Amino acid sequence: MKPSLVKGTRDFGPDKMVRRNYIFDTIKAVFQKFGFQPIETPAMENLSTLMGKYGEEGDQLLFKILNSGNFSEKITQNELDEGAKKLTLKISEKGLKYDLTVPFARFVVMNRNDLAMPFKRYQIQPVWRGDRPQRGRYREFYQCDADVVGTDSLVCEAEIVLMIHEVFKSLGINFSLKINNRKILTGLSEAIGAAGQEGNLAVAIDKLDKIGKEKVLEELAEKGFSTESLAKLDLVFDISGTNQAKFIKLGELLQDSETGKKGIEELRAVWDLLQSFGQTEENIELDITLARGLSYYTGAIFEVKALDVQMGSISGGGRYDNLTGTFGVAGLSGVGISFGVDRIYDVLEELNLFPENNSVTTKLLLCHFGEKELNYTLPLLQKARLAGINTEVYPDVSKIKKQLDYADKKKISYVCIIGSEEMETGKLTLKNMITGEQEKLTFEEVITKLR
RNA sequence: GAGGUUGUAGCUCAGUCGGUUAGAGCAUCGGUUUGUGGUUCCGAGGGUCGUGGGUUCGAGCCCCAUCUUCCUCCCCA
Repeated sequence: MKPSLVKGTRDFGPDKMVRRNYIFDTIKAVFQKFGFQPIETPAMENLSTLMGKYGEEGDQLLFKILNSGNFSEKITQNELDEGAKKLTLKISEKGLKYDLTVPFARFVVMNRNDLAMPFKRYQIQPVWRGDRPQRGRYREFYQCDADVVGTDSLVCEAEIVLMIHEVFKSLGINFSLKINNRKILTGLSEAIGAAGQEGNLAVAIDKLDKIGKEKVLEELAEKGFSTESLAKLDLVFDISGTNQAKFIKLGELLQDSETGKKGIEELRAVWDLLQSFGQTEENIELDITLARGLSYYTGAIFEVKALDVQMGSISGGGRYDNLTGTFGVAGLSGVGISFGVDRIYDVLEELNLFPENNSVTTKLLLCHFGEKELNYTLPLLQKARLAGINTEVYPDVSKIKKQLDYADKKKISYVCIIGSEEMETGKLTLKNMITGEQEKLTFEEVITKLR
């Protein structure tokens, strides 16, 4: 049988894991510094928890798990004839989680009496989507989420901006952070005389930088927007200049929309808070064309793109006012951010930004010439480990060439060679595998040198 | 879900117009005066040419199906 991987999934060897852990550790350290606490939720959720939260397409992309046992036992011919959609619900009641936010909402509802509110949690776990794989898109990938629920304070929005800065600065990635507010998009649809159409407006407007102004207007015309609306929208696209200048122009355009004004007010407050934090706004841009697909956002929305490289967004998030509502608890507002580790990995690799030091390896290998010498190394092995040195012994009796090959391949920086002469004198041969230099030392001297 | 693309040794890839026994480099393993890798030299093993059908005297090469890879659209991290 020929082994193979499931479509859209990957193995990670030791060298890749060192790099992935570097990203995880960096993000985790920032989350913890800002007071977020870790949780985990199961890989599987009930389909009733997941279905209907991600739109119709999301339901399709969900991986569904076949019921255990004889799942077909109670299926009637009639039900078979009804087609896949209805049949699925009869033979599958669980699915792999699609993101971390919905399971988190479920978690909050189920544990709300025990949580310190506002609750700040972070969560680093794989999620699964039955999407067609391509560059920067996988069927199994990790998300690193941090969310605050139980407060609508805009301090949380500002802190998310600070965390984004700290994470990408630590990783050495040049980025651009785009911020918008769903209320502004709602106000916009009102201002151009297309109230209630913000859904279509958002989807089309989101593609502005990709397909250009003309195509966006074309798409909206097809969706039934009037020529008059589109003419007004055209003016909005021309808003440019500094963030402050955009605020002023936007204020004029949306002066008749209460929701729109509220959105501007919120964003201005975030900007003021950032100033109080001493955060410069050089990487931050107010982008009124930023929409983001997920329908549950109601306030601020964020998206981060890496500069210098062609890649989708590497981070995104926003505020949602009523996420827990579908689970029976209304009035819990939350705001969060998600870092896409797999894409960040691809960016770091493409730009050669991974640090050299791969510290997770053996520092010292004990080599020997036979059974007797192997036994002689065992107490030394323990001593070295007690001294905190990552040490291993070559477990087979074999030629010294083979043992050195092993050390070389594993990038072990020192080997200690032990033969009959070394055993007699107690002076061991320590070889530096990088320079090739050798010296005769007692084992205590070896430990002092390597510690 | 729509369109395109890819598949030959563990890896990267040659393979002419359809013609005899499918090659190379790297990697692996063994040897190179019995204790020195990264860096000598010599040799060996390793392939149902993604899979299943078809055309042909003959298929790695042509046709069909299917899976897989990568890409565009859609959507997203």
